[in-house]
Amino acid sequence: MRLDDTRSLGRALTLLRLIATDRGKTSFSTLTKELGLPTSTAHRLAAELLKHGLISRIGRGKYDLGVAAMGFARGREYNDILAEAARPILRQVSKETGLTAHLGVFEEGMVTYLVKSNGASPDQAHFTREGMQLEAYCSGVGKVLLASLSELELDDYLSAEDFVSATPWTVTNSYALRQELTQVRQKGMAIDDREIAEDMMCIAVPLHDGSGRTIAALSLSMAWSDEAKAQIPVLSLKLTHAASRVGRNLGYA
Amino acid sequence: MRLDDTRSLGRALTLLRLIATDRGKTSFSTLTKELGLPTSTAHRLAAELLKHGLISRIGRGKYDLGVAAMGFARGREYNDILAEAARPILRQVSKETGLTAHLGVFEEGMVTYLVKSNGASPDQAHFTREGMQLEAYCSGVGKVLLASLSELELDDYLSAEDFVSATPWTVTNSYALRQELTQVRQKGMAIDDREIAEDMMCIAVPLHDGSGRTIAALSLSMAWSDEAKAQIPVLSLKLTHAASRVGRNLGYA
DNA sequence: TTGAAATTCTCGTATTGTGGGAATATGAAA
DNA sequence: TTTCATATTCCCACAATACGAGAATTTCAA
Repeated sequence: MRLDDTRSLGRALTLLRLIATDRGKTSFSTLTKELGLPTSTAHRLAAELLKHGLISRIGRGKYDLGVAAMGFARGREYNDILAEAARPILRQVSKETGLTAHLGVFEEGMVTYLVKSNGASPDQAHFTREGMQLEAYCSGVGKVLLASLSELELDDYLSAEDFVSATPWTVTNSYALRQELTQVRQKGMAIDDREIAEDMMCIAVPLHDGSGRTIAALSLSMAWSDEAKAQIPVLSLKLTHAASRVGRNLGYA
Repeated sequence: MRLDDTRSLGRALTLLRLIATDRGKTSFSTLTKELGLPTSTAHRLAAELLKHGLISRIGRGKYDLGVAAMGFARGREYNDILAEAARPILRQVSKETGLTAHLGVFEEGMVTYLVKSNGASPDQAHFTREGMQLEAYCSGVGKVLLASLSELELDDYLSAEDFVSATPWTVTNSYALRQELTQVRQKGMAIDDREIAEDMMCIAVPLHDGSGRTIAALSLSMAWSDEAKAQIPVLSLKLTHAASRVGRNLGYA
């Protein structure tokens, strides 16, 4: 895209973000000064945002989010948007690989699965459902999400959690888990090797937002076998690629 | 404002509204055809909206609201925006007239007062508080809001309500109330003449959105007296003016 | 593989957004 | 009330920017 093909629009949207984030604490003139927007330009753009209800005046030199913006969001969840943006891509990956794909987010110490796209074989991850919550420590998605927590958050999680074994391979030792999460962070992916079910494995990668924060994780589940293990490099590449496509669907460069 | 000073921005925001309203049901190409937007222009604008997270791709030729837009709205209420946009103007009116000003909305058969701006004398409407809910049938604000209901909604309200008298002047007869609401609709204002407290009166006017729907009502309360009654024309003019200023703060032409 | 639809690209053009500066309006404080 | 600092609007010449037809390319389902 030619860089300055959308200058006025781009500047207006940046202004909108600033106003919406600031919540009317900072004066308009200060905000625009930070942006380096000339006064008359800033007012012209603000007038249009106002006209469309995206911002509202809450006092002299003060703006806040507008009623139209509130109305747009009414009755919808952040998670639904995320799920719908990811769904077509997961579908494609699961079709292409024949494996079952998931997208999950971290909520109150558990993994919530937002999207499940079934692969060819019906016995892969048969126990998961969209909307379901599962323990984080024993799944690929969970480990990717745990790996994105701050030290503080992770301490909280580890001390609150009661680790039970799903299989002989489940990691229930908090020290070992910490070690593994370090690995996950380094490699940018996690593997669940029979930790949740004796005959299953999965790989998972993070979905980053524009600033690099992990906002969700994608995974591919398959029956455990030596051949499957051999596929890990190529599958993880595919999955990483899928994650970046989801990111693109959400507008993250 | 020169009309085409914000063409690209204006068109992009219209597109955003369409997408957010449609919720991904209609394809992008159909949407833009309706708008009369040329393909390449539409894609250019959409790309920028996407980049800022205001829309997200949920499939081939399908867009929905974006995660940034959801984030903006997070943790805030429509009513709060309305209240903050109205507050400075109510403050000014109450200062100018010395009377107490209110802004209220209709919620589940009751009036919710979102803003109260005290006048000079402390005994006006001393019983109201921000956030308080009161019966609709006996206040000026309530009557304005009732007058904006459809026949059907009004039938519901009247049959569900149990009318009790606050004062000898309270209208508790459903037929008489209907009559009065017709008057309110015609005059574009309502008067509460000692119907809620024996020594008080108030006048109220509607706040319209861009399409003429009543979204709230503004009122001025005062001690009952013949002189006060004489002030009604001038006060109602002031109040109407205030309402239109609030509307302007919200972006309604 | 094919085909229809979506998406991106290219580029010459004039429309449209720009922004400095002046003029005016606004609101708080004195 | 008057004062004053700020916010807001207005003006307008200029060229940067957005435009959009059309072609090229990609995507996806059948």
